[in-house]
Amino acid sequence: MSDTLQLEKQLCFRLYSVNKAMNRLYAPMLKELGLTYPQYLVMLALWDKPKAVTVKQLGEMLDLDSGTLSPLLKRMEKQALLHRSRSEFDERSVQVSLSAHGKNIRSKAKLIPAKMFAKTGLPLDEFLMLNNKLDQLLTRLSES
Amino acid sequence: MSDTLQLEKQLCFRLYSVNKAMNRLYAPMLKELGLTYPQYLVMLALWDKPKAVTVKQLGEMLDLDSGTLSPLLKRMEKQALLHRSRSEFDERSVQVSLSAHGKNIRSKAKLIPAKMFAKTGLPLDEFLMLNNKLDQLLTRLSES
DNA sequence: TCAAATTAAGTTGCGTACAACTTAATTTGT
DNA sequence: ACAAATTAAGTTGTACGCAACTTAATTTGA
Repeated sequence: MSDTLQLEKQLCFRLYSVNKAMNRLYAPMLKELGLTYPQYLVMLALWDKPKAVTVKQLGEMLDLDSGTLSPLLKRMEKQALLHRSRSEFDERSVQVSLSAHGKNIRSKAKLIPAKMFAKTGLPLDEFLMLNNKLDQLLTRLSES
Repeated sequence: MSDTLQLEKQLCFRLYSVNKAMNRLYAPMLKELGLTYPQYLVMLALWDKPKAVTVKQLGEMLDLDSGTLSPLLKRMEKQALLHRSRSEFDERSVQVSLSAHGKNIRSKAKLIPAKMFAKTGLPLDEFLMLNNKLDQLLTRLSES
């Protein structure tokens, strides 16, 4: 009767699918900037801060560990999106800062959120509501 | 003032984060069954069907292409979770069917959705509402 | 003070995702 | 009937995520 294992019913499959669909819509827009989605997240984090940020801080902001970030940042440095340098104060940590190119593409990136909002087809209040619900859910899941 | 590029505001970052958080909660439970999350999705699809399913059909159900599915199914066959065989009627297509082991672990898997629902900490009506909203969003995004 | 513990970043290995491509089988349109 | 188009899987190459591990620097505590 009520089979709990049905694919269509599962919240996490919805999240998985929506996440992939989002990614597919972002990909062509980001490609124009020479970015993947995780690289875009790094750029968002850097654009948001006036100063350089450590790899550890980036990891906290994006919830990614060094196993993901180290090669990702290395690729981004090779594309001249950012610089990396050992901290003078603590030789263990690495400072990540925007390159000129990295700063320049910000203006193009500013157009992206509005385009994506339009593609969701959601009225603003529903968009905000959904955002809030997901934020609550994230908090609960992180506590588990 | 209202910077549209702020990480915290973006719906897609929420989806990205929640999706990862979900995955982390699933991982230890699925590890007991010897499954990854995408492998679990394949098993859900197979458990749901009385007969064998083609790779193409699996791809439609899970929204994955053969570039992802072929190696994934090959790994699952090696773990004796399922069988693969060329269709007699159309030699291009491959039939995927459950092995005895694949059928057996279903009973253990049945406990997972309830555990995950508990971990969301959401009341049932909110859980269903969120599920619906994401389903709507998926439809809109797929149309774009 | 100085060995032990902790911390930050990086490396290795595995499993997705997906674009772009190849191969083989089937369908098609004349 | 049969060449051209289409279709289903699979392969190759790139980029995440993350577990487990290594290395080097800093902190700690007896």
